[in-house]
Amino acid sequence: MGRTPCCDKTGLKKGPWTPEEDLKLTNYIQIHGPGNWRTLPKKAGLERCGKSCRLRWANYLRPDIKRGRFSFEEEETIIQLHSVLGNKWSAIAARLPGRTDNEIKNYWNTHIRKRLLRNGIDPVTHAPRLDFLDLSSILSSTLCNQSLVSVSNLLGAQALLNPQLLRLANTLLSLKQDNNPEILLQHLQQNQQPCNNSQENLAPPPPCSLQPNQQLQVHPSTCSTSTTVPCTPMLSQMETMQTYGEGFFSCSNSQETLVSQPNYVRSDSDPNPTVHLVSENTNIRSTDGWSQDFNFDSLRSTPISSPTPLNSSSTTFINSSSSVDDERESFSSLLKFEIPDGLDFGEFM
DNA sequence: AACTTTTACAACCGCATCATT
DNA sequence: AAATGATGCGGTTGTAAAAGT
Repeated sequence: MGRTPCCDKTGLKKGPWTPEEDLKLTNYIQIHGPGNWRTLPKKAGLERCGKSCRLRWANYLRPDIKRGRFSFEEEETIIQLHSVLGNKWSAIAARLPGRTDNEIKNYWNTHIRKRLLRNGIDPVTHAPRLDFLDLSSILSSTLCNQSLVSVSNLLGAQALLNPQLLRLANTLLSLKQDNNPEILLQHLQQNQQPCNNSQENLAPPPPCSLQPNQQLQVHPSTCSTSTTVPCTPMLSQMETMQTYGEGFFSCSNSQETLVSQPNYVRSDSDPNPTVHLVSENTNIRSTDGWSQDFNFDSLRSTPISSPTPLNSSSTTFINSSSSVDDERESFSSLLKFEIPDGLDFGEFM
């Protein structure tokens, strides 16, 4: 409806707030409370529109705002909540005490989103996307320093749900052992090309013997308690899996861990961090016979330098890296999905 | 040291929703 | 019921600082 924006009024200041303005606004609100935002600026002696004042207070001056870096737990929470709520920043902020929707939105756009993309995860759907994987950097790291290749770098463990990707990983690892970068390059080109167009070009996700009525339990590896929340990426995986009927995956018991995203955690007890995938001996049955009784041990990486431990209670480890952001990159993509007995998937479908 | 590019984040803008008249 | 006003929300932009060349 033809309402004029409050900031259209001429003479009102815009842009960054000065310390004096902050002081005026803070003092006024501490004494009188915000009251009516439209009339507040005049009363407080500010040449700003009410909207600008409200935003400044809500996002910056409010005393209960927690400033500084997001903790790993907060980041985990954001990712999980985003997978459920989408871009409902205020809803996400409501579950993160001391954080504002604006702050979370900014953090998502500048850190988490990019990280998910680099890990081959669609930040919108949270589903694995091979076309998002930065295969060029994988390739260069592979060719430049083959001793540092890890499966998690190659594909991200979420790719383990895709037989084509697993086959590619297997091939790359064997080629790596053969020390033949040219063939490796050839394979990467062959395998990347069909995947760059769209998700439809990916091989059909494997069917899974998960029962249709199993519920998904998601718990971040860093948290001591499990949270049961519907998880979009996993659900989309499951939906597709069920489409293809039984046969590829066999999640044979209630404690099997399905790895749909890089699923490794750190330990500060190990001076030589390695990549260990959760549920190392998970058996995966394949209908096409390419990985009968697949064992994650075969994909374990070699130890690397620069240990940067994070989680002393964990039993598995990730690549550590020199930058904090890279550490978070690995860490934040942890999502461990357990499918306990008798849980109902149907309610999320 | 100077310049360019990238990153991070505060702030703005327009729209939606709800309340009030 | 319709018009208007207030507030909240999410997308986008502007810019300072940091990083890279």
